[in-house]
Amino acid sequence: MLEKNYTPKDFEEKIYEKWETNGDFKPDMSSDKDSFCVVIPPPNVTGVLHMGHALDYTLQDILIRYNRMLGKKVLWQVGTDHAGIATQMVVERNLAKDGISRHDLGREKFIETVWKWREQSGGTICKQLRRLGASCDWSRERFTMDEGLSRAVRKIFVNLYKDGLIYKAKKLVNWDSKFMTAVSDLEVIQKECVGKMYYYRYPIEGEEGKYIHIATTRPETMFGDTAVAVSKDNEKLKHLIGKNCIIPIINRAIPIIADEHADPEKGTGAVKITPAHDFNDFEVGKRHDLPLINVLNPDATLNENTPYEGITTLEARQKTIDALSELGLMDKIEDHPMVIPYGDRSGVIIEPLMTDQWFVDAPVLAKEAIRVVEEGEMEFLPKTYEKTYFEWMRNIQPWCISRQLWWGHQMPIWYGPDGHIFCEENEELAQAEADKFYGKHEELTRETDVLDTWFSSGLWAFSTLGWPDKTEFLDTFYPTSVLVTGFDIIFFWVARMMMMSMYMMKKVPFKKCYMHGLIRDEHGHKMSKSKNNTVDPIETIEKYGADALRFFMAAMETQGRDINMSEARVAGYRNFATKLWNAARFGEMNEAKPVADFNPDNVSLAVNKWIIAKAKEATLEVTKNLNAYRFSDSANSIYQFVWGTFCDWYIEMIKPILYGEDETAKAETKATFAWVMDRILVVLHPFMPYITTQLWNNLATRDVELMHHTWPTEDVVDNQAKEAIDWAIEVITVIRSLRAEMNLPAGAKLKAYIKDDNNKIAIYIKDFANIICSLARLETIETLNGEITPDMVQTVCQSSTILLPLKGVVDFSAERERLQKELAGLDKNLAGYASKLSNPNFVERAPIKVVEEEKKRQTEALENKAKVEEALARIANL
RNA sequence: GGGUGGUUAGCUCAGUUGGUUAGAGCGUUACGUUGACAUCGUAAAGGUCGUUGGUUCGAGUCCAAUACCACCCACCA
Repeated sequence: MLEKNYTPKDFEEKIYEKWETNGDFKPDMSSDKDSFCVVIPPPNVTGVLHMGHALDYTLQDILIRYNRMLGKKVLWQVGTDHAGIATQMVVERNLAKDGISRHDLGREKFIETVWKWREQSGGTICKQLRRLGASCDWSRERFTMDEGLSRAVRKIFVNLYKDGLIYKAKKLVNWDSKFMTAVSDLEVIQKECVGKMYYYRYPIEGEEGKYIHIATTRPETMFGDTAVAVSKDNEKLKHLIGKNCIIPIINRAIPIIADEHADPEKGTGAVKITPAHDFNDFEVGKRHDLPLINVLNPDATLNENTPYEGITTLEARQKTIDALSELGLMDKIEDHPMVIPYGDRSGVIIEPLMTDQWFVDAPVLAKEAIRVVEEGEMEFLPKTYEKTYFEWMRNIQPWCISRQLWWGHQMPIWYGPDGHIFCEENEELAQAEADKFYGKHEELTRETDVLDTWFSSGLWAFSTLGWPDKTEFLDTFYPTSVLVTGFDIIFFWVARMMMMSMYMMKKVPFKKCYMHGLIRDEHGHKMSKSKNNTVDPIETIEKYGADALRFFMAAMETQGRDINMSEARVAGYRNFATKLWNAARFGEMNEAKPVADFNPDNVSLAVNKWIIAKAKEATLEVTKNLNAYRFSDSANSIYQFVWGTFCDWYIEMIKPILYGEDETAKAETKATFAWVMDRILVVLHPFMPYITTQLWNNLATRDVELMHHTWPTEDVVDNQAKEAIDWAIEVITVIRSLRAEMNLPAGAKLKAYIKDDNNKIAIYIKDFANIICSLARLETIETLNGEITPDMVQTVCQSSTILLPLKGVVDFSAERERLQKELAGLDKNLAGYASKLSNPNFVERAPIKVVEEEKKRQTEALENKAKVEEALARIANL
């Protein structure tokens, strides 16, 4: 017996546990069908589940469960990411609570601490993922830092290095002064703000009282200036080219050079060049062979090359301005809108800094990654993301992969005493190479830098399947089927996976890439902790059940759009689950049990034929939409069928049968009910795995777990079977409307008549009198024999006239008004039809089918108009 | 500066190749008889589909321009 109330908390976790212990999520390697594989976008090991995850994983689980039911070999490869900076940050913060810094521990101890910490709390997100119902194969869970994946990282690194695609270079890089590491371009957030533009002047060397005026947003970097640039086309200033000017305060002479970088229209037309601290200036410096003077320490304080050693850039800026003012060289300070780069994790200002770093030659790797998308080997869904991808890939810059962190993959690089580089997969190999190279044994030191987190996640699609070993899983599941992820990591992750996979595997990592949007709050604002508008998915699940949240995600997911979170809507889908629960209880109470040899194509009652046709139709809709990755359409198809068709109509229509005397009809109806209920559970299962499983197991003894049940693909919809009941539904609806409009008491049992010359209708009336009477609250309904009398309220339904005799209760003036309204509506439509049909262009150019339709509508409306006019005439004088 | 997406009912959103009277959920109003369900049922109100032009027999849907919103990318002193 099912409980009276639907309480998801009572069974969701139990069901999941059972699935997992039974190994239900493992791929059926014996299947002779295709393979289907999704690799999960690995959540940060430090993470907790947020709504974005809930969306991402729900969509994947729907696809996974659907394909599993199609009988394929299905693998959802799960795992977590070591998330270099993010994790190091969290652990450092924890240590800081005890007043310990990572330097107190030293590298080795610190890394140990991180591993320990990961063991304690790294499982949180995986537990939460289970709560959501994600059917991933936990027996294959991987971690980007585990031994196998680390081996993959080292191997591909060595390959890239030996192919010349990884190199070391001293370059200007984005420097994060909090974590004291380089970061990639993508990890820099440009924020708009109003800053200051400082105008001051440098004296011209040897020309008393002459100056060159410059404008800058960063006066404190002037100690690193090695030139001032002026455009050769700048009529006012070009005479200064070739002269020297003096940097005040430190009194160092620098040349005034000609360079197109200096736009005569901007600032003062003269721009100070600080090659070591600005990406533009660096290029200028290269063109003119200017020296680089670094003025910053790694912690973003000024260094010994300045008069302000040890103080921060902001403090130094003020001191510089003060000093310039004292010298009488300040001209003015203006507000200036500008963008300032911040570290996405650290939140501190990013400084361009000259350092030794390692780079991946992304422009070379991008070529293949672009080609396979151009040629359709990998397809973005929605397609618009292709453009974003191409745009970025075609303008890609070398990827800085070295990080001066401790937590991460230490690069497989060893240096000889003379700095010679040995890149091998392990120390023994490197040593052997070195011994060969030097002809004797030399001590090697290993590069301390670790790799950008995204380097290892870039290998995720094949490293998790066993690469570099040749494994059955790699053979079976690579290339994977589809990647489902948010557009926010298209560059970070998708692009890198494409490049790494094409380089190493020569095959795309996934055949399709489905990109979804962000989850926002209910008014469309981005969720963030600082705005305090986040919604915790686990809390939502506790309150409404995982199925409700999942269905919400599916129903709201339309391609290319963000989703606004709405608790009311989640509650609505919980109500949907309740509705289904109660429908199942209804079946249970009426002993509607699945019948083993039931043949849905062999039922005789019209309602049963009808619901079976509708169920098959809904199944086809869901299937079609899932195949097209149209999540909301597929969810809505099944929702509409369950609530709007099965519960609202079918259940109501079969009550007279179930409570009646006809045992044959009863038996067939019960069997049909059970068949449809099973069908619902099957088709709804990918969306709502818990409630469907719970009902599946409680309604009957089953041979097969619902999640392994075969998805119906052989349906043929009997369209004729739909027609009769669809007609009855329309009649019922019209009568209900009429009753409400006439304010007839709900309890009043009425007689109704239908006037129609069509024989088929006469048969329908006889066949469905029971159903119509029961649902429209009538005493009887029959064909009208004889004349329409003035005490009958009339309305039209398709070709029929429907009549309700209301002896003595008809308010004729109200009735006239109602009929007039009906008439006005008809006239409006008729005007539309007439104008179209009288237009020769329409009649000649529109397809015949459309014209015919229009004519039919016109004829019908004219007939109905006549009927309404008759009715009006009948009561004209009453 | 470049690019992308959005603008449809009070709110949040669907609307697949242009073709009935533009749909749903929530909210609102009225009424609730019945032995699955008040986490419910029935009925109803509510929209000149951002604006302006164009293409077409026909435009929410295609094209152009424009306004506003959101996001992404970009080295502008």
